[in-house]
Amino acid sequence: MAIMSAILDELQARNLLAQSTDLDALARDLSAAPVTLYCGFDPTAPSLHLGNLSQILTVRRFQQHGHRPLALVGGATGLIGDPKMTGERTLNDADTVSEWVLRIREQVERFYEFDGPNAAIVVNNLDWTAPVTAIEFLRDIGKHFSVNRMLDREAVAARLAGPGISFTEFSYALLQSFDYLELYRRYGCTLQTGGSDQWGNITAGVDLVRRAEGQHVHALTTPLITKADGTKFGKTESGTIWLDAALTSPYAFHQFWLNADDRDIPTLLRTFSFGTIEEIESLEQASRDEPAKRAAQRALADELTTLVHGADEARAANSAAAALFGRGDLAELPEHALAAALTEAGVGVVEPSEVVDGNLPPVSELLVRAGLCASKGAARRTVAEGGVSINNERVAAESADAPIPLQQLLFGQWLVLRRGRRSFAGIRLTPAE
RNA sequence: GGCGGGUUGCCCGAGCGGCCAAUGGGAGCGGACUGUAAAUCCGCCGGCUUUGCCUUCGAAGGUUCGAAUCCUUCACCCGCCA
Repeated sequence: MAIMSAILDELQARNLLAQSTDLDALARDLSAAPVTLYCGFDPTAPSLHLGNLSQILTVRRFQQHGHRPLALVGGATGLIGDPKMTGERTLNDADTVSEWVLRIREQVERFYEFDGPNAAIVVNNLDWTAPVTAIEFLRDIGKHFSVNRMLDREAVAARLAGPGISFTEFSYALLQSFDYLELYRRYGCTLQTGGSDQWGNITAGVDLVRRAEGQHVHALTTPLITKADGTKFGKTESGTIWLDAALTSPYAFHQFWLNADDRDIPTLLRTFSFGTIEEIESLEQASRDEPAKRAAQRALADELTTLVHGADEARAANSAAAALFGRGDLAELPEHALAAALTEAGVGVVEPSEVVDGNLPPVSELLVRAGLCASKGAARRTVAEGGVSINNERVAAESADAPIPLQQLLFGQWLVLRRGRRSFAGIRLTPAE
């Protein structure tokens, strides 16, 4: 089956096509004229994360091919909650959700073009959902839905077999379908994209448009990103990788990509990179030939940190990593470089009043202060296991509570703490006043 | 509504009056080996002013020299009967 549309060919080459309604019809429409498409993001947290980013970027690819994106932020759907397999969500209050809507709207705006003939538009489904009365909704929208079919949805079936489901969450699919119908009416939107877990919700919308308007619109999903080791993509030991710099520092974001498993490289490059297929294939080759160089990881880290946080932050994250992981003597780094690197990694502060007899508090305390250990007990254990370095020199196993002479400070105020192979943080002695 | 079973550390899951800060597995952390990778092996894995002390075994009371373990009440979950 030959796909006849540039954007679909590209998605195909990147393994980004999971399910679709009528791919040939979609290809015809995409080739004939610019198509208006949408992908929604619910405010279930103050920030979007990497899973959302893959969806944002898919839509961005459509825009680059001349199509018009509607970035939907779910001010209404976020108040209800898409049913999860595991159990009922806790409802967030309206103020929280509207605060998150604002923040997520700002994030989304960074990834689309808002000028030109196919300028993106940000929309909020609360705008058309809030004014509708319950009676109108049940008559005009609800009448088009068969409960029998809704029960077939995977998440709903799982919930019925297990912990049960509230009517609130059960109705979620109606709201999302209503969005598609409304966007079709308002903007002529004829394509909704999303992760393959959204297939049920998306096709419900397709059905609603057909019933209400007699029009055939499209659905397209991308595969769920799976990792070679079976763990969930987009999380680390310390939690979700957020797009908000306040929740996940650009340094941590950059490190996330740098530490990607070799086996996941093809998927990650194809999903997240805007490089050409040729460039991606050559990185994949480099990764196979000389895995230790991690050329693909570096390329991903640089490209995505630049995209999400900007070129300056990407450079800073890069040079911080180079400074901290480099083999050179830390004392030979210029102070501003050291300061910048540690600021990226995280800094714990020591007040001059805490200096006793020319000594800083012991490492066990400093590790907690810098956020590298959860408690002093944990810090002592890590030291005893030989897992801690100060200024890249290993701390002796029994020295967890030994005071640290001020002479160890670099430039009179910095200490570089490392836990394990790759966790760094700084300690800064604030100037005496 | 009646009867029975359950609620243990991040998750799963033993313990059923003192030897319990609590077996085991998973996750996580550190070390060795590496490439800031994977796999493997070893160690750690409630807190602290750490030969000891403090707080944990759904919640609150009680019995006892002593309770995760016994009793009472409450909350939630799960079976069987109606």
